[in-house]
Amino acid sequence: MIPNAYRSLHCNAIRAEHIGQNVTLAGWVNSARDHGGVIFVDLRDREGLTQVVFRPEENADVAAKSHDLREEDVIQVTGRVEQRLTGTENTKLDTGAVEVVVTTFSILNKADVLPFQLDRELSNEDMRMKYRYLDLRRERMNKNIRQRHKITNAARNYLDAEGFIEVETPILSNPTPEGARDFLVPARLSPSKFFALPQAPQQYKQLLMVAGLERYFQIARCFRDEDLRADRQPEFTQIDIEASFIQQNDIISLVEGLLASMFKAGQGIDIPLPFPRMTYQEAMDRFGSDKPDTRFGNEIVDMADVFAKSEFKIFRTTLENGGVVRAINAKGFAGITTGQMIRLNEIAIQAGMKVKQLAFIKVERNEAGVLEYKSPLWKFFGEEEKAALIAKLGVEENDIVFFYAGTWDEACNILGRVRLEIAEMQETTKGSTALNFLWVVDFPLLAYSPEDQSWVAVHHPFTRPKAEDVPLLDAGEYGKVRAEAYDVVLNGYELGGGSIRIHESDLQSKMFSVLGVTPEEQQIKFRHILEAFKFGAPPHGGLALGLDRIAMLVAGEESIREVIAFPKNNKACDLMTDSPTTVDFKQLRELYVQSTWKEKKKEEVTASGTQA
RNA sequence: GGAGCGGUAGUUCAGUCGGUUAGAACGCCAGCCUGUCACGUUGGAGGUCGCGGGUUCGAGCCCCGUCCGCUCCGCCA
Repeated sequence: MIPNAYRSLHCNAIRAEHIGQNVTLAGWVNSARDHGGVIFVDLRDREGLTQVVFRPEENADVAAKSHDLREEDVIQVTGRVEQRLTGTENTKLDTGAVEVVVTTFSILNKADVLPFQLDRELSNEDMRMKYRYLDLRRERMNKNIRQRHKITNAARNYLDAEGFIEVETPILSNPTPEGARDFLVPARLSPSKFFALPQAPQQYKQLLMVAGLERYFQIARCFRDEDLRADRQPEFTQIDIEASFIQQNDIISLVEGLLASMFKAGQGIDIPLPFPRMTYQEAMDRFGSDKPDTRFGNEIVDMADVFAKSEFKIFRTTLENGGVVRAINAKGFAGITTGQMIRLNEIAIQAGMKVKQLAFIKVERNEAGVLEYKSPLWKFFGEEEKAALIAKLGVEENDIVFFYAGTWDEACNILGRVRLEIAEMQETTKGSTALNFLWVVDFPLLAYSPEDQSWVAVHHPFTRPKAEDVPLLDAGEYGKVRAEAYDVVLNGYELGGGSIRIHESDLQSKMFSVLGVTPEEQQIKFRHILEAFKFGAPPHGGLALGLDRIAMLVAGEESIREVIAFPKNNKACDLMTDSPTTVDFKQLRELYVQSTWKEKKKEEVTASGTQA
């Protein structure tokens, strides 16, 4: 760091070679150890700690004044670097061989007692959020924020080196008909009209391809007005990428290199490339999820061949009616508690299980030393079935097998969820440093939404159908059409996703029609895209990475709030600034906006019965 | 919209079966202490047990309601 008016060195810079020199440091009092005579202060700045010593024999006035120092006071000290007395070196500090004997110092700003101690973890999240600036002063948070900068910087450098150009796209843009709920902004100069904050720069980046930019990226803030989670905030950051004259493999290689550069910058590790790839179908079949956590096994196994001719009627008829019978062997989990079993069944029901309990087989050795298969259904199986089942699932002592019979969708959902919960219960990934990257490819283009009674885009409406599946699209077999879409997954988290896009106006228009957007609506909402594609749009595609999630995983954190300087809480509020807030009537009047919200009054609720 | 967990000193937590004056650690304040580094040591202050109601002779503990925080489901193209 360049010396400046307040300091000649930072607090992690002084070494043995500085002994004898005069230095000036500035920072916070990390701790003050007052021995009545001599006083030690660990002076902290963002780079580290230096021990400074106040000695009465050096300067009695200065030493006397130092008795008043309290933690987190901001001070500036000038003194002489000395070697520490033999035996008092501190090997825990980079600067632990030396100390600064203070000749003069000044208190730049006295600190009140903090609402919490910075050297201890605190669990009270509202307190952390209310005093976020203090929370961020703690070493762990400080490290997270700086690490995030490093990986963002690495991403910029990598993309720049690959010829990508960073372009800012509008924050004030149009509402999107599909997808998440929009944040709306009233447009004062166009009364009764609204902007929306972008959920993603999707259309703009495609139009930049039509503009001939060829390679675009943006560290883009995106906004979605949906409920929050540990890995979801209403505003979040994407590394948004789009390129022309590229195909899926090009994007995949590019993004693998990009992620490698980010993990190198953040963790100093080299992640092995290329990442494994898996089709959507395989991911669902084996893991019941389109973002499988492959750090552990317990995969879903199809049991159709074992039970096709089973005496056990439920399994056989399910198969005969086109359903599936699938199982998970939870290795070593026969010791499952009653409470855990109840919990698993609750999760299965929540995931759509039609029956009350998952069928299971628990394998334990009894007192006589004989293996016992404890199960409500074991007695229904024939000897051949039992042998085939044991062989196929690799069943051993202390395993417990869970079955589900029903539709393919149900089996994926239920067993996928159960698989994750079992891993949670067994603490399978606790303390793991594994980084299991993979690509999930060949996503379906469309999915039927029973709620809307229409087909919806699985990725988004600009996604290109696979060329060989276009006949299926023409034939109206929408559920069978695969997309040129891909997701990159790490340890069960979706890091990002993208697709090759439609670049032909007529195909795009057809896609909108399939999604139930009438030609009139297409002209109103998407005229700019449909027109642009007529004026020489190059083939193009791209991807967006969730920067917050990547930063979270690099930092080993379990919530993206730990890598966002000023995040929102569960209810999308900022407890520090108390945002969002009410606004003046005058401000609303300028915008021609009036709230229809009314506070629910207790009297109305309770009195409604008696008044009637 | 739904489910679960939590809310006790400034902070992190304990609080047994409902029973005396609600405890500990750290922090804070004051004194002592010239080589500590989680300094030590002596003493002290600090509580609307989230809030409201109920049961009870008696509630931090049981019941009902409510608020706040977190996690998950729904939702998130």
